[in-house]
Formats: sequence, C-alpha cells, structure tokens
Amino acid sequence: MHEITLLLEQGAVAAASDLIGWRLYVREADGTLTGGTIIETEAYTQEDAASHSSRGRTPRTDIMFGPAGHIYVYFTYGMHWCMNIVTGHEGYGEAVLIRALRPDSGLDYMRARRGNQPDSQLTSGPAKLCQALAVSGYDKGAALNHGRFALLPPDQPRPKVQATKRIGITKDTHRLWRFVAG
DNA sequence: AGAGCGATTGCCT
DNA sequence: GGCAATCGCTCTG
Repeated sequence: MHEITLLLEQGAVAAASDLIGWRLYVREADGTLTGGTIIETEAYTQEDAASHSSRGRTPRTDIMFGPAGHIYVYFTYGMHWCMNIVTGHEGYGEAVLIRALRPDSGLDYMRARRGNQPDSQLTSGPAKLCQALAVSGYDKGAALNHGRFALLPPDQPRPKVQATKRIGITKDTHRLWRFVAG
C-alpha cells in the first residue's frame, strides 16, 4: 500500500513507466477480479498542453488535482470512457492514462461486455479496457485498494519498458511519455 | 442555455 | 493507414 503511494507520488512520468508490470483489477459483485497486467500507459502533467489539467482546475479535472491513488475517468468521442490513476501531490494536476492490459482474470466478464472478442483485443486500448472492466463515470474519484479497484505489484520479473510518443493528441506531441512493455 | 469538441474505436480500402 | 461515427460533457456567455 505504502509502496504504491511512493510509486505514484514520484510524478506522472516516472509512475507511468513504473506501472508497467503492475496488475489492475476491479472487483465484481460476486468477488471475481476482472483485469490483468498493465502493459501500456501515458503520462499527462499540468504543464503539458495535451493534458486536461493544463487548462486549469475545473469540475471535470478536479480529481487530477487531488491526491495520488485515485481514479480520474473521462468521457470522450460521445461514447468512450477512459481511466487514469492520479499521481503526484494535491494541488498539482497530473495522472497516468491506462492504455492497455494483458488480461488474466475475469475473462468471461470481459467477453460478455466486449462482444466475445479474442482475448488479445479485450483490453488493448484505453476505452476497450474500461468497457471490459465496466469502468465509467460512476467510478470518478474512487480510491485504489479501498473499494472496487485493486492495484497489485508485479507477479513476474518486470518487463523492459519502451518510451514512445503519445497516441491521439495534437499538442505537445514530441514528448516520449507513452510507455509500453517489451 | 447551447455550440463545440474529443488522451478512440472499428470498419473500410 | 485513413477516416467517419457519435453524443454527453464542459465551458463560455
């Protein structure tokens, strides 16, 4: 638990890299854990023009400015939810977008929500994994490891991590703040 | 009160 | 690889 806080309080960029290999799950009503190993992340900080927090603290982005270890979810493109883990310190707006998991638990729940896709496509995108884990606006501000969400340490040797450009943004595109396992 | 937008996805060539 | 779909949310006025 404290290990998680230290990891996240380093700041979004270091945390985004270090979170590769950690395991993220949501607990279903019957106790099943649905989720898997984090294999792709992106960092967003307050000085970063691509970040929602760069335009100030608003009702939408308020969670990003709160303490580390909470969930920031946002709705986009009229149909998709995406989830972030808030990092850094109270008053500074930053978070890590969870972009992909390697699913290893609760696969039946994911298939039911994602339309019986191949396992490799159940959680291979930020909106896909929210659909697979049934994450939505309802989860806004939830605290890790105090309710539905569990973030667990790596259960295998940490993979190598590559840093690349972030996906789908139009500002500050040069930053190498996307991290992928491999 | 409402126009504009979007940290994506899936389908198409 | 390119691009349309899609609509609730956000912020401004």
